[in-house]
Formats: sequence, structure tokens, C-alpha cells
Amino acid sequence: MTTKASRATISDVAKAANTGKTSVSRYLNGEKHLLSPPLLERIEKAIADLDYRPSQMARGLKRGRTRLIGLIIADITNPYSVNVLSGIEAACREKGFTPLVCNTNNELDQELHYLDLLRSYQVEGIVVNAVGMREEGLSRLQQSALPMVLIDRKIPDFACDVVGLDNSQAATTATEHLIEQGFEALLFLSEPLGTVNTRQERLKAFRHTAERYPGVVAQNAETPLHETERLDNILRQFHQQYRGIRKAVMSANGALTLQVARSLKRIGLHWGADIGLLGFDELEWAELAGVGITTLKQPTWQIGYAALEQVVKRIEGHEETVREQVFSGELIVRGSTAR
Amino acid sequence: MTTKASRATISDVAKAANTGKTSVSRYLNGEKHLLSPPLLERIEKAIADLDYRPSQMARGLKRGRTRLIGLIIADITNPYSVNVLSGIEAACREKGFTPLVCNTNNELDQELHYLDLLRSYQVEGIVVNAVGMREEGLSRLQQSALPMVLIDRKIPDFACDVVGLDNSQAATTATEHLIEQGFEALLFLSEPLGTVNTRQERLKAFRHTAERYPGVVAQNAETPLHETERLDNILRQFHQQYRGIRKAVMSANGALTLQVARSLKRIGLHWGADIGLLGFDELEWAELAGVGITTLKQPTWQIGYAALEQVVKRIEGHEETVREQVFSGELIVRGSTAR
DNA sequence: CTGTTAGCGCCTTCAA
DNA sequence: TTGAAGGCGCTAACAG
Repeated sequence: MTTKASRATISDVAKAANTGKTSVSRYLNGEKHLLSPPLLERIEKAIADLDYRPSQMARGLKRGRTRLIGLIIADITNPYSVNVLSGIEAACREKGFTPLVCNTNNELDQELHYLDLLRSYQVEGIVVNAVGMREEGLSRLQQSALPMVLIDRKIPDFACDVVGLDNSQAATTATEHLIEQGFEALLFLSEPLGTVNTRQERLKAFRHTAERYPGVVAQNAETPLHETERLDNILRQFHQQYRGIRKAVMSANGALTLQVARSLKRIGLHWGADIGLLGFDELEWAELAGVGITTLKQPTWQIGYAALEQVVKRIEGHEETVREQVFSGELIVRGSTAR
Repeated sequence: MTTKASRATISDVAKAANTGKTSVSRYLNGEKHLLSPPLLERIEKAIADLDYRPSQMARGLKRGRTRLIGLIIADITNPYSVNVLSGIEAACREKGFTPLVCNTNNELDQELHYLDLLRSYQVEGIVVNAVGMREEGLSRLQQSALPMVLIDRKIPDFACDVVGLDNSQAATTATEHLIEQGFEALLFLSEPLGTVNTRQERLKAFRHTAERYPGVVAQNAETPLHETERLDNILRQFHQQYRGIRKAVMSANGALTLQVARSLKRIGLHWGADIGLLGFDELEWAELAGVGITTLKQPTWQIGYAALEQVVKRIEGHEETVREQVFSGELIVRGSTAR
């Protein structure tokens, strides 16, 4: 094969196959049944010979369909997001879309930057997993009127498909588990609630459940992820406040659970022995940390897969009304909540 | 603002600004100094009014520069890859490129699929982090003659820029550390060596270093990541073989370290007490697992950043000869290798 | 069944 | 300093 300076185009193929561009185009678009066997064969050969691949750029330009889907991820370093991403990708491949992954790193300007970028590449839809997403970004998103689905986050005054965990069910299950295990003082720990519905819903179900059990005290605290001293203080105080009785901490997400575990270690408390611990999101190291950490595992892959299916539905125009899709979590019990 | 059915084009802007497309194009391409202040202002306003964004598709088609860079990641679930990705992304943003992330999930057909895909989107360069990449994919890559850099993997008979860890230095440091800590029987554990240079280089330096110390026995074993029984056996046997003396395991990467830790737990051995443990790649949970696990941390972000810089250099045509760039690792000592 | 033609949105000579 | 015209690679009428 000769090393062509630049890539072969549809015209090259047409020429090589001794035909017109249209037939080649038809071949490419699965309308092979309209072509006579000999022509078809010539085209096939030409394509193989020239190692031809149609230009998505040109296609996109012409048809207005780029088969591109934008993914906005707040923090690609977060295992939760990565697993969701994995499901999205699988679905993309199945449906013939290509994901354009954008990691906003939780920074507003990057969010805006990427939103523009996605528009300029004419993505046909967007999947957003941006817990921290700011209003500004969202309003811009809303204007764009692009098919979009949110993962793990509802937004007030923003009608949009959502897929995520059944927070209420999950938090209820988790709380009941703690109570059943004999914990009588419960602390729900999360990053600042803000308007993040996930956190709010989990907290609400936590409270609601605890209330059903007299004799159980439930409180909550908020802390930014990386203010270690503050976290140390919260935990230390919680521990001291309930000296004699069995107490447990429930952490609202995986990243926070990591911080909590570190904090407990710093202040010399052992989960399982001195204090109970249960965290949302499964952690690959959960069984290795001390006596193990009980987690509430989310079906992350499925969530991602479902999210993509949903954008595609919108893209294809199956309008319907705004839809919310929730999945159940699964409690994985380990030493940190043992009796 | 009226809700336009479809997006504004350059013609719309030209019309709105009462000028020709050329001037708008000039504006977009930073040739503003060629435009008269009033015209410039009109254009600016028109763009803002119409919320216009130039179509990258059309641009790419015209100029042949898509500003797209393909990333092939063997396993996006691997924290190492994710951190590298993070560095790549940062560099992309800085240089004005957009990453097209492809997760091959360690499967050959997906590798091939994505390679085609990237070509069809006319990416200008590729960064590959595919430890498991098969020959078939590589040869196709080679034919494409696209600017490309490999991360963390050299490939025989395949001239290509590479950026990664200084494996020799890192493994030497790690091995010396173990020996200094008084371990006298050393086991280097890796996934099957195959032709994966990373593993081979690390093993080689390990061996080489150990040989300098008489009285130290060094051996190695290979195991697929998920054959738990096999791993259990290897570790159990190693433990029994050197009953009386201090021994340590060195794990060739983070994913394997996780498996090793699980295995040790299963067979009832405690790292730090019964057996030493040191793993390549830093783990977020390293300090939480038992007495802590000593790791050799790679400057992952920098590796990613450097890799992207390198493709960009190639894209810009700074030819030079094939280049290999290595970074040093950093040993983070924890309880698993304490005396 | 097959080929011709006219753009998709943009950039780039070339003239004015 | 500005604008008109042609074409990048492809698809979609519209004719044969």
C-alpha cells in the first residue's frame, strides 16, 4: 500500500470503484440493497484498498447529526463518576454515539468553557454529572435546549430528565440498619447541603426514619470535603457528646467516607469498636480498612447506561414528559456496623 | 432573545452585522487588527445577540485541523489512568485541544473500534495508555502515521514517543528500601510479564538490586489480576517457604496491590507484622489499610501533562527524533514495611 | 439501479 | 480595510 499524503475521500473511492459518489454514499449508509452486486463489490474493494473512512466532520456538517454526546463530569477522579461513565460509554457504543468527555474539575469557568465547547462541536445531547454545577452553567444549558439528562441531581426550576439513586429508599435502609444494630446516636454527615437534592433527600429520609424510633437521637453536620480540622472536631465532639451509648456516623458519599475514615484514624477512634460507620457508595477498599466499612452500593454502571438511553430517546424525539428514573441501592454490611 | 429553531451561522452574523462573512471569519480568527473599530463592534454585538458559536465541524472540514486529540485508555476504572487523564485534560485546555476519550476496557475489538472512530473524527493526534494493547491495534496505529505518544509502555519495533515512570530508578529505590528495613526474602509480584516493558523493567531492576546484597533472596511470580486462588497460593507458599525470616512482597501496580491485600487478608496474614508489603502506585486508602501500605507514588498528573505536550509538539511538526521521557517516583513509607 | 448537482458552515485566495 | 467566490467531504434531492 502506498503511503498517501492525506486520507482518501469519498471521491477517491468513487473513482477507484469507477462509479459516482452517490453510490458510495449509499453503500456507507446501509442502503446496499439498492446496489447491484458487482458495483457493491467494486466499492467494497476500493474502500478496503484505500483504507477509507468517511469523515465524521463532513457528515456532521451535512446532516446536522454528529453522533456526538457531551458528558460533563464534575470530578473524574471520583470513582462514582468513573463507574457511571463506564456505563455511559457502553451504551454509547451500543447506540452508535461517541462520548465527548469533559471534566470540569468542579470549577465554574471550566464548566462554562466546556458547555461552549460542546455546543461548538454540535453534540446532539448532553449527560451531566455535576454535583457542584453552578446556576450560571445550568441556565446556559437550559437555553441551549439540547437533549439533556442529569445524573444524580435534580435542580429546582429546571425541568429535565434525571436518573439516579432512590435516595429515600437507600437512606431509609441504611438508617434502619444502624438502628437494628443497636446504635442509638446517629450522625448524618455530608458536604454542605446547599441545594443539592441528593444530600437533602438522604438527610430527610435519615431524619424521618430515625424519628420512628424513640430513644434514637439523630443529628447531622455539614463539612467541606477538605477541611480536616473541622471534620476532626465534628467527630470528636459527637463522640464525646454520647459517651456511654452506641453511636454511628453515616457519610453521604464515598469521597466523604474516605475523609471520615482518615479523620477517625487521626483522632484515634476505631470504627466498629468505638463508633459505627456507614457510607454511601461502595469503595474498593471497604473490606480492607480495619474491620471493614459498611457501604450502600449504588448500581453506578446501570445508572450511566440508563442515562444515556434516556438522552438518546430524547434525541430521537420520543418526547414524552420529563422523566425521573431511580435505582435502588444495596447495603453491604461489614465490620464497621457490627454489634 | 428569540428561540431560533437552529443555531446561528456565520452568515447570520454577517447579515446582522451588515457585512460579509469574511470579516466575521477574520474576527473569529483573531485578525481583529484588520477590522475597523465600528465594524468590529457591530460584529461583536451580532455574535452576542445571536449567541453564535462557530461550528467546529465546518472549521475542521475546511482547515483539516479539528483540534481534537484521541485518548485511548485501557481501563478508565484504574486510578492511575484517571490521574494521568486529568493531567492530559489540563494540558488540552491550555493548548486549545479537546480530548476524545476512549475507554477500551481492555478488549481488543473495542480498541480497533475506537481506533477507527478516532480516525473518522480526524483527530490530530493520539495518546495511548493501553497496557494491554494488542499488536493488531498497534500495527493499525502505526499505519495511520498520526502523531502519537505512548504512556507507560514502550513497544518493541515500534518507534514512538513514550512518557512514563523511571521504572529502573523506582524499582531500585523500592527494593533498597525493603532491604534496608531488614527484609531478606523478597517476592516481586506482577501480572504476566508478556512483553509489557514496565513490568519487565521493574522486575529487572528489582533483581539487579537484590543481587548486590548477599543473603537476600529474590524471586518473582506472575498472576492474572483476578485469579484469586492462584494469588492466595503464591502468597501462602512464599510465606511458608521462608518461615523463620523476614520477607516482603513488592506488587508491580496499584490494581494488583489491592488484590494482594485482599489475598493476605483471606489467608490470614497481616502486612507489617507477618509480611512486608510495598506497592507501585499510590492508593488513596493506603494509610487506612491495617498499619498502612508503603507505596511508590508516580507523578501521574505530570506524566499526562507531558504526554500531551509531546503530541502537540509532533502535531506542530517539531519533528525531532523519537523521544523518551521519564519521571521519578517517590517512595511513601508506611507501616507495611516497618521494622 | 445509478449519476449529477447543490449546498451544509467555514476559511482563504483574490480583487476591489 | 472589506467582500465575493470557490471548495473542504459528504448527503440528499432529482433526474436518467
